[in-house]
Amino acid sequence: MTTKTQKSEETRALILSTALALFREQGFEKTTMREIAAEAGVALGATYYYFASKDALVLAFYAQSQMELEPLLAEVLARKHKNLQARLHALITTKLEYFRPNRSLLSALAAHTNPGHSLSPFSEDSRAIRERDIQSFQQALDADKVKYPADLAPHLPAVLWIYQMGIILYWVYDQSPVQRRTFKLLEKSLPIVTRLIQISTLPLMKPLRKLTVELLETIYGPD
Amino acid sequence: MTTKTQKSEETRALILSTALALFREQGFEKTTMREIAAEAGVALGATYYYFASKDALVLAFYAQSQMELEPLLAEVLARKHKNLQARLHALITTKLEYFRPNRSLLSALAAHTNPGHSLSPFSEDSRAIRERDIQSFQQALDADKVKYPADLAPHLPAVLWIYQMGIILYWVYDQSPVQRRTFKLLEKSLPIVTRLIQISTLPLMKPLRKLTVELLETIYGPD
DNA sequence: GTCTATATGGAGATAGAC
DNA sequence: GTCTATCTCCATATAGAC
Repeated sequence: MTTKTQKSEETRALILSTALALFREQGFEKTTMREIAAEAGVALGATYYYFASKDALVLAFYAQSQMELEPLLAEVLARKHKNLQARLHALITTKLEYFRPNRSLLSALAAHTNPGHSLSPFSEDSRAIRERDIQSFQQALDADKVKYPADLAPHLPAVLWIYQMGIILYWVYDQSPVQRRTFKLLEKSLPIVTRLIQISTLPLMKPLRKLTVELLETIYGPD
Repeated sequence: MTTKTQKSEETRALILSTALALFREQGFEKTTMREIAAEAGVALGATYYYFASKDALVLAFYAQSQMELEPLLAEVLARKHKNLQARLHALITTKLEYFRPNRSLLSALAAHTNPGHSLSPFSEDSRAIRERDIQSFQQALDADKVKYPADLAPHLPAVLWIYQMGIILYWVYDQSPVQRRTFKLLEKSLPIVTRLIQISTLPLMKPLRKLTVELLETIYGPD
């Protein structure tokens, strides 16, 4: 790494951290690229030299968060947990705790459902992050002695990830004090999710499970 | 209605129809307020006099659509259908058919998850439209001789509405030819939805249903 | 390769004409 | 009340300095 590259790396980091600080203080929408540049002491163009757009700053934050979160989540999963429900609870609350200071910034991410928009959690640009995130659910499932039905099992990590995204979406816009409602929602919904997974193994549920697997293959499979 | 008010009404209608035509031709994002004004032969300010923002044009479209759709949906529901699944299928496909010419415009609506954003299907601004829309699901349920569990029944219209919103969201971004995937998704998911409602009446399912009702009350109930 | 100065074109706001 | 002309501020683009 030459001096030049290092200086560059520093400028980039400075711009990113300045931007994140401003986003935290004033929210994403209210913060302008001009402000970020001024606060970081560079010209507006410099900001665009390092980040192609305002959105790219959020994507950089998302990527950085995922990197920082992974060891945290691994550690949490390494602890003794009673069952899948407990592991999922730990996983999700750890994530919410981590994102709390930047909750408003997350709304810039959660706000986009369009898979064609780079900030969407379903976009091509965020694919790598998404796949790593889904892996953490794979781990939570793997820690179980229980065997899940062979047809359903491969889809479960993605299904749980979607469930998590729903919780995060609710949390982002939750106006109740310290987002109490979200945690209530989590307490109420998590048992349902794990219970549904449990009963999906019952012979009685075979037809419904088959339909569900077909549905999942329609969504995730090739055209 | 004075001449003045009538002239005003005409200008408003002209601006709205011009905007919708341009949105259809070029998409929402690519169309500028300046273009709309020029095409309609008025000054930019006139557009803002009638519509507070570009988003307001979409909201007006949404409101107009709901008004036009209601008699269509009532007619469709009045037909003989085998069961709930058939009625829901008719309801949703009718809606998709109606919106097809403006599919890209719908993405401007579906794109917002933020309940604080007026264009969000969950916003205060779209509440009236949403409530009328939910009513159509109430009707689809009421046409059934079957009795749904008393604790779950009051929530079913809103639940089905959310399901519909998921389908529409998928449809809006569906890149497959004539949105084939969405219809496949509908065929696969509708039986699951109705089957789940069916089995929710089983005594075996009582605990799970109770959890679900509590969850729904957390979401829709007061703080 | 890094970065500055300056330009472009758009959303929305507003003073005031009629 | 309706509408025009004009203004402000912003995201993003780019020519070219170093």
